[in-house]
Amino acid sequence: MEFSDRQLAILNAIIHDYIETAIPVGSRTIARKYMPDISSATIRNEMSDLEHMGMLVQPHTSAGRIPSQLAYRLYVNKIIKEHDFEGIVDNHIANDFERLKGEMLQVVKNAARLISMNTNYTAIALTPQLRRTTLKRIQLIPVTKGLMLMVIVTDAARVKQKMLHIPTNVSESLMDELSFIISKRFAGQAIADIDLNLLDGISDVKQNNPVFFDTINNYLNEVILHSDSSDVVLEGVKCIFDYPEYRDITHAKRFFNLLDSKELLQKILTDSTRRGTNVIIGGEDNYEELIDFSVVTTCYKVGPRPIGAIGVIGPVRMDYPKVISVLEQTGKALSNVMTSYINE
Amino acid sequence: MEFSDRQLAILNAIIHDYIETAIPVGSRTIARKYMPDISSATIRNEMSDLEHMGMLVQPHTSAGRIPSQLAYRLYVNKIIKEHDFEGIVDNHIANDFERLKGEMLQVVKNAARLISMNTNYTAIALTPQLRRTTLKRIQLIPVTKGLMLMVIVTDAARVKQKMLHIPTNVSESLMDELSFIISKRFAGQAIADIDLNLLDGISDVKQNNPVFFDTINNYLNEVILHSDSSDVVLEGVKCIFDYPEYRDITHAKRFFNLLDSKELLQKILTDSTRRGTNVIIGGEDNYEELIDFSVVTTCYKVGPRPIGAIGVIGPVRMDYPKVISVLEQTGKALSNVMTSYINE
DNA sequence: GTTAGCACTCTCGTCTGTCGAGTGCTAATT
DNA sequence: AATTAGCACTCGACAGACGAGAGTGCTAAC
Repeated sequence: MEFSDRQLAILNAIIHDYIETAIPVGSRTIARKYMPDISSATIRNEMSDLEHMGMLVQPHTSAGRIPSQLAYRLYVNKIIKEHDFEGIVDNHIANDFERLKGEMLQVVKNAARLISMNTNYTAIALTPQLRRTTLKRIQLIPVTKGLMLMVIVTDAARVKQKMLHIPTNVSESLMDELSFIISKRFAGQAIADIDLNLLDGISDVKQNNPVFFDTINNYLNEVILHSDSSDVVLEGVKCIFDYPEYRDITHAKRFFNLLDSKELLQKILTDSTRRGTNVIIGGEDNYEELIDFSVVTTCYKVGPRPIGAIGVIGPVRMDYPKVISVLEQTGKALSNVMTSYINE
Repeated sequence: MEFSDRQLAILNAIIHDYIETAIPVGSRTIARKYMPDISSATIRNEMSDLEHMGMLVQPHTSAGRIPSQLAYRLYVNKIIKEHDFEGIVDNHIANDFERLKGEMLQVVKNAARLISMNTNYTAIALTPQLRRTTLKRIQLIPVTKGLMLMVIVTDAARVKQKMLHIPTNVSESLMDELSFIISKRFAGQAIADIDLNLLDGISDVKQNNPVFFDTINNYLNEVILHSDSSDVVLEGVKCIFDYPEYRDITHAKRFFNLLDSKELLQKILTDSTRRGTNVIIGGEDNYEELIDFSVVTTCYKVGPRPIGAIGVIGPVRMDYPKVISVLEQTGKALSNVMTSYINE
């Protein structure tokens, strides 16, 4: 599909105006505000053409027009291609993270809060994914007769704790011993590569206490395979009320249903962890639930390795340039903090 | 203030009807649905009296009447006095908790979810408060050169972890040693009673490595004094949309502002931990922010000792009997689970 | 003390007409 | 051939009118 320069300029003006005002924009508005040297009639003709090309939509006859999903896509692709994200990372953002160093969950939550405050949309984030990190250390701690706590420390200083049932009696010293052996054998390796069976020949726990061994082994395998929907973080949920498209309660309700079942967000964020910056406009890519919403995501890394993702969810009429830039900045700041641990 | 039996019956009928329908109720409705043997005119006279006594409010002339805050208070007081909460705990609720044993945070979250599902209001909860529990064990785990993880295990099997900076170099064996000494010295004591200075004479860490010692000591004191607003759990936020009083976006917004700044909820829940079941109706007790909302809370315990609270927030027109009963039931089930650890 | 009856009030939904913004088309202009 | 002025037409938003319905308060009768 080919557009003349003027058509592109008009399309751009319409998108800008609609993102700003949420009111369908008419030919006279464009003529007055954006291109005073051509008449509204001309613009009218161009708009008619643009509508036939599928770039504009008319809510009803004799209303202005609004950009179609396709138009947003075109717009976003151009932004992503042209925008230079290599700029300096906002120090304000970076400093804020430094302060929280060590509490990875808190750092990610704070990143989400910052994103929400800076963009005025609802921020979403995926906490560092264990299976994408490398092991620092494992520690088993007895809690009661039938319970022990397993603490997994990873290179991104992300800590995961899990309470495990132990049907048999296990001495504290055995836990300490196993903690030490596992940590020593697998430290520095990817969590995904941990296989307790490799301990054969190093330790005889598996033979002497198979139930205990299996409990730990099973949980580790679980951690390796699955990410948890509780890994999804939300911030600034109430922002949605600032946008007139959700003034109607039924729309607001749909939004909260989306956020409530975190599976979808988890999937999108997990995808983005692999793929980097990604924009889903109004239910593209078979995300039917997302009709009337747009989601922008990007990943953050430890060194060269992506381990989690951050993003924004809001109306299709979203300030994409700003959102993309805030996300990229925050992603970099986050990555810096996470990476700094590796070198310690 | 004295009421005749008939006045009380009418008041009750009005409250019931309004809780159910959210429509101001008129004299004819009462006559038709609740007391067919007296005429609407009589009821009209009684309602007029009740209004003068401050129990009813008229939104505008020629509309029905709605119960006043005072009327709800009267109603709730009677429920609390009369209702027998000693009934059996719903097994469905109890079983669900058994399954999650060990993950205290998860158990509390699940309790909140259950409450929300059973009442169709937004549930709030306070996780077990460390300063109200007794110590089982403390474990220090080195993470990187400048960071260590402190894990506190308490009798309610609540686990708290905190990443701490250590400016000086501390060996792993020193951490182990101190973990062992602290755990041994203070196990079984209330967290609030822990005072590392009591270690004088037992260990010389304080003298040999004052910075390390202070870091730990400071954090422990912090834990003892303050509860964290992140200890507040929310579930079923979207329930609010089911109630017509929040159809207007500005009301919904107020609700989300309340939930967003968790300080208020934290205060209410902390109060309830001390005081047991508590009902705040439409901004009573100087909770001005809560105008147009009601909050019902109760506590849960380990043995005889209350350590946290659960509750519900919703419209003033709330189904108090149901909410109170669900909360009491869930509170008991929660207490049972928590208490079962003590005896292990 | 209770109730029937009536005048009155207020909300809500429907209908109507007007206004303004916007469109599409045609003919004139450049 | 492209642009523009002009005009008829469409539609939503808004305001005012109006009746229906629900409710009240008061009075007089039971």
